[in-house]
Amino acid sequence: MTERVDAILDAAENRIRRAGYNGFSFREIATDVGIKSASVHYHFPTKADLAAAVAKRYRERFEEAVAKNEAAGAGRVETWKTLFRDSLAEDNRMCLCGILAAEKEGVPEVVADEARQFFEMGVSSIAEVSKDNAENSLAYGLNILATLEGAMLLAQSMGDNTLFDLATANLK
Amino acid sequence: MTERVDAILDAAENRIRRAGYNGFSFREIATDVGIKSASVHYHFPTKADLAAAVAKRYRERFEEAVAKNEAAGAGRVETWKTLFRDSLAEDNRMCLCGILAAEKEGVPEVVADEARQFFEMGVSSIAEVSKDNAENSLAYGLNILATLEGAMLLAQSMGDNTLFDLATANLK
DNA sequence: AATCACCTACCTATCAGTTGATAGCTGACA
DNA sequence: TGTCAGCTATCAACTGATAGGTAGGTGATT
Repeated sequence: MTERVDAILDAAENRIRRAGYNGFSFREIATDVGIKSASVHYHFPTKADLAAAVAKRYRERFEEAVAKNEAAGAGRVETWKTLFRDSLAEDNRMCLCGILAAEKEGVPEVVADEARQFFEMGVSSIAEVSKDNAENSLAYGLNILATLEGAMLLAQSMGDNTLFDLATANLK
Repeated sequence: MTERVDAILDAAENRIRRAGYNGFSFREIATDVGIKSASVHYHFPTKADLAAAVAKRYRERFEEAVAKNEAAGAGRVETWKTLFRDSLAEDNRMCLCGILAAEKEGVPEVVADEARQFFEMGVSSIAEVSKDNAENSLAYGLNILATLEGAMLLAQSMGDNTLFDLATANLK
């Protein structure tokens, strides 16, 4: 039952992470999955519904992955860095929410809001491990996450994933 | 002669910085400028031509602005930070090339290449003021530019431009 | 056991609107 | 007379979305 839905979400996530919200169509997703575009509409009535579902799943999976890596003994910042680097190395894929945030005014509000929630989760996840006061912790979380997002952007654009490591080498 | 061309480039830059390459059309640009879409094609035969010209002008203007601010006595990093913050404050506008880089696989190669050139210019501009060896200077330039780009992304997505200042407060 | 209503998960066919792009015309100006 | 900078009109392709059909399954009623 959910397996087709997952396949649709997988295809949509892949396409969005490559070309953004306005860079994919229902017909492309349908072709990827092996069904017709009307069937994609059956599971996700509108394009906004589909993209929002993709972003929501992305955020939830990320939270789980952070918890899992940390349970394995990695520090919080190292965990975030590793997760981003892995997805970059795996298939040159940027952070989904980074792309959605970049083209913010061109995506439905419900989608931009999911991206916003991802960043809020990320900033507070990283800020949490700072022993400083509230404002300095916030600044710390923002600084780390901003650097990671920007490093993915630069590495992708300049076509060299090792630049991600160089750009983030001093983070701790 | 060039005044209409400039108006077209202005409109295209504004639209791309809000919704990306796939988030604008010739008809929208034409409406913004007050002409017909066929007239936009007269000046820029294809969409790729137009977007590449926008990105090229953006890079050149940025280089000039950096030189000008520095002549006025500001440090290199402070200059880059100020230029990005100003464009964010002015009209919630992200870095043009940050957006084009994010949706890289969805834009024509000639456009992605202009974005790449912007980042190469930026990284070496910032790396230049480092007194360290080649690799460390590169890492320094990458780190600063990545943080600035990511800070714009976060501030825009979270709807609060002061977050840009918080995220970049420790850069020097 | 057989009929019935209902559901899920697809399908075909089609819609109006938008897209980038082209051909060919017009008027202004040198 | 050309060239420039617009224009009208049109194109095929693609877009998100909808209507309506169908095959197969579930579960209750008869």
